[in-house]
Amino acid sequence: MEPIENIGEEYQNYWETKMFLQNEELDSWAIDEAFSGYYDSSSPDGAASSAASKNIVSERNRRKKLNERLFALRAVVPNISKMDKASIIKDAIGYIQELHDQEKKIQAELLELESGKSKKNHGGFGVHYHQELPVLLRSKKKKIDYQFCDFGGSKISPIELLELRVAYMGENTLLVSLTCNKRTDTMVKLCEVFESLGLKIITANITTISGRVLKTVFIEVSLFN
Amino acid sequence: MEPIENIGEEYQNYWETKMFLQNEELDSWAIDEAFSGYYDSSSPDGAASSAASKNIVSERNRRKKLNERLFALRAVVPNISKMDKASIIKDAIGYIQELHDQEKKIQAELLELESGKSKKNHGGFGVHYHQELPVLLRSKKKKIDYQFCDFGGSKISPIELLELRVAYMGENTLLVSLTCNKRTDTMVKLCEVFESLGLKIITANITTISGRVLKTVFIEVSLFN
DNA sequence: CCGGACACGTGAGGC
DNA sequence: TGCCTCACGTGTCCG
Repeated sequence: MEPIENIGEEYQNYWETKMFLQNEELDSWAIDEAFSGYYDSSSPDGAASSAASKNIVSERNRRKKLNERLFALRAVVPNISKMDKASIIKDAIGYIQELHDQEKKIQAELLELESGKSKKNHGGFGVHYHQELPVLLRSKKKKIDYQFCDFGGSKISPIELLELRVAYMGENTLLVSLTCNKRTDTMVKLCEVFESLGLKIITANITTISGRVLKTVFIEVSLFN
Repeated sequence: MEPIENIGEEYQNYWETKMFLQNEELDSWAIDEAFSGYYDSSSPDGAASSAASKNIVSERNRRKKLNERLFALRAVVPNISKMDKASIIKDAIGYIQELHDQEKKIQAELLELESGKSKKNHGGFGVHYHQELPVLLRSKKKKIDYQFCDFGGSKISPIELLELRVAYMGENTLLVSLTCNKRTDTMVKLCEVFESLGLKIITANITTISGRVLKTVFIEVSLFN
């Protein structure tokens, strides 16, 4: 009468605490030996019983492993609603999808802000920015339109332009000068916008004075683009 | 003789394809009715059989739901090694941890780069940057140390300083001047670093010349901090 | 032939 | 009480 885990009786705790109780090696091997002859197998010798018990313990270990994995899955997922197996998997799915959305958004932001330098200007990657400066070359009367373009990809406090001047200096050199109100990350966003355009910047100058940010950029342009 | 799924016979496909086959509503309800009296229950009337069959079909639906959830979990996790249940959960755990690491890194980057403007300088938020400039006031011989500090939180092409000068101009004004090689996003990262410090910048100037980036910042400091 | 993986039915406990 | 969840043993298939 070893302390084998009693089968078919009580000992039916909640499965999580049972996991802890199952930590010791479950050697309940004599139990099905006691239950042998229960369904009248073909050969009631010891070999068949051993094989059956092997299968039993193997299956038990498989279940134990699967439960441990599920427990570990529950550990890495926050905001678990219930302790059910199905709920654990459901919450894990929702959490992964949530992380997927977050990653997609962040990737999109980073791609908008930091990219634009891989290929030159083959017109297939940027979303907002690369539609602006090529327009700058055609007309100067559309200044007021740029007030509404969402400068700065971050959704927090978009940059609002106060002034924008574009002048052709000759010798494939373009002068872009703009001013805007200084608020948080204004200089960062301006630099991001200009660096994301992948332009050939000859020299750039950005300065802040009395609550304003003034940026002056000399750009090398090729007239046949 | 409806096309009920035969039980206890073959029809033991791999569990994924079985899931597809189980898409139709499994109405295999008469099967255990056929198997009733198999274990000789206490009362072989129709009521007990109905209750037992209810339990059977309920348990079957529970298993089906759990398998569907596991299947859905497999769908949202990329790079699945094997189709095993345990492997699916294991890969999901690894994937969630991977996403956790990514999110932690990105959150740390964003907190380092974009923050620093909420509170002034109460010394509890930044990690690297705000340990630099206060040291700047004490000694000027530690210039060489700043070569190794990881300027620019992004792991791609960290900024390497070529020169860093700090001078006290009098009247609570500090002049910081630095040069570094111009590579991708150098200006962006420099602006990020300086803006993340939450300093009182009087005027700032950043320019690029011959592959170098030169930045000059006038900072208002209070000598009693 | 055997170990691994699965679905199944069943009994038991919890709410 | 009934419903839900779980672990268990068993049969079966596959590599």
